[in-house]
Amino acid sequence: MSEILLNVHVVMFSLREEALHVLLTPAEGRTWGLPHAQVQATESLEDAAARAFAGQIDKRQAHLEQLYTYGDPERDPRWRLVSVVYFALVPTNAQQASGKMRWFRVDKLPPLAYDHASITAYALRRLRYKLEYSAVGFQLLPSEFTLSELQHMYEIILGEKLDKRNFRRRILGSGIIEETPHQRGGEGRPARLYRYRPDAVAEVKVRRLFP
Amino acid sequence: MSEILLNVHVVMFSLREEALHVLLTPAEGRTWGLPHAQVQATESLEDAAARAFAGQIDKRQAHLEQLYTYGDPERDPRWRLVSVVYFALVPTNAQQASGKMRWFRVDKLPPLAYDHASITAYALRRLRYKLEYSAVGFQLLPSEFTLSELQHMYEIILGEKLDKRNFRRRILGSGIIEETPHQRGGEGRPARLYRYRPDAVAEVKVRRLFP
DNA sequence: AGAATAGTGTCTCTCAGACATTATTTG
DNA sequence: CAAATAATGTCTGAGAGACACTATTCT
Repeated sequence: MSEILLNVHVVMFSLREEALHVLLTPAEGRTWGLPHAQVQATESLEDAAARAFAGQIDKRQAHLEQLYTYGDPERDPRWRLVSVVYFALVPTNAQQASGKMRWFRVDKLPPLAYDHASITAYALRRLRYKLEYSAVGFQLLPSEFTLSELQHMYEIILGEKLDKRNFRRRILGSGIIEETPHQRGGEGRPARLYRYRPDAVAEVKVRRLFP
Repeated sequence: MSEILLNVHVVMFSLREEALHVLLTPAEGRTWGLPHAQVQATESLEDAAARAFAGQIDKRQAHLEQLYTYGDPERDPRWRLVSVVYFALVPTNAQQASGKMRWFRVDKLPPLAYDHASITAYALRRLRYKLEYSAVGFQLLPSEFTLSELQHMYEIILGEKLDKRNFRRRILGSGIIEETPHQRGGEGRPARLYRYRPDAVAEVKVRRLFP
């Protein structure tokens, strides 16, 4: 299809300074946009997505997942552009190189180019939704974390306070995390560190809606 | 991207003769494949998807939803083919033209070309999953239906028997359907007809898994 | 009247949600 | 010993799941 341009775009999320952030790159004029790459004939879509943020984030630390493909003929005034959009989560402590890209709080985004604002909004909606019924959230945390950190992560993304005792009862009862022998010290009583168990059934059964 | 071919494929489901069926079209050799179309520079992806089954099914009767984009360089030995795959549901009584395409029971599929078997399997998994937490199932039924027909649809797709009283209690309690003044006669006591209420909150809250 | 299908109510048990105090460490 | 954070248990109410009989129509 000589007249159709095929790109990938990436909506990358990370927790920084107690808030959810998105990685953006400078775009036309004073606007910002999602990191992107043109798909090469010999690479997979996922490899293209990894190229979009190469030099900024180590791809081995990123959890990548396909989000949606945008292909409306009106979305870019210059070309017929079809974009496969990926959704990425990186842990708080992920290594980061310097460059033109910057992290922005999702509640304080700069003006975004083209349809990137609606794509970002959709990705955020999906992140919140997936957080509730899958175990993706752990991709935003370092490999060992305290229960308070885990609860905090949920609270930031879902935007609501959770009850500490109920939270612990449910998260431990689900078997999705396990204790490590380590503790994290600091001010106050040290907290036990836990780790995520990828082998645990992440396909937990959700209560059905209708039948 | 002159070397990349952009297609759409459609996995279309319908209930026929008490079983879930998929629409297939003859492919290379003795195999069958998913209906497809090449994306034109001026049409939307969804329009291209509708073209894929034009002449067979009236597109106004089909519920179309984007499923996933497949773009592995190895998936077609002849070209670098990227396919945006749509998922379609049509009601049992949808008009159907004649042509080369045929309906096959999902549990008795013929040999499928390329990666179409895994795409179909994924679409089926998604259909079962979505059926449990959204209202898509109604797209497989005519606009008015009895509670027995509705329950039957769920049983066929989920592959398990459901309790009649619990089913009615929950489905009516959810407010997702409403009575019509009509009845359907036949053998035995006539049944009241219901209709789907698209305005009812289909975004019903699912019980959270973790937090 | 018999066959076929539609329609209806109760009990139990699990689990979500609300809620406050004690334990351990550091400065 | 004061400040800070971690860790822990109980009660109540809602709803999922199991279960069997009556009602209406047709032939």
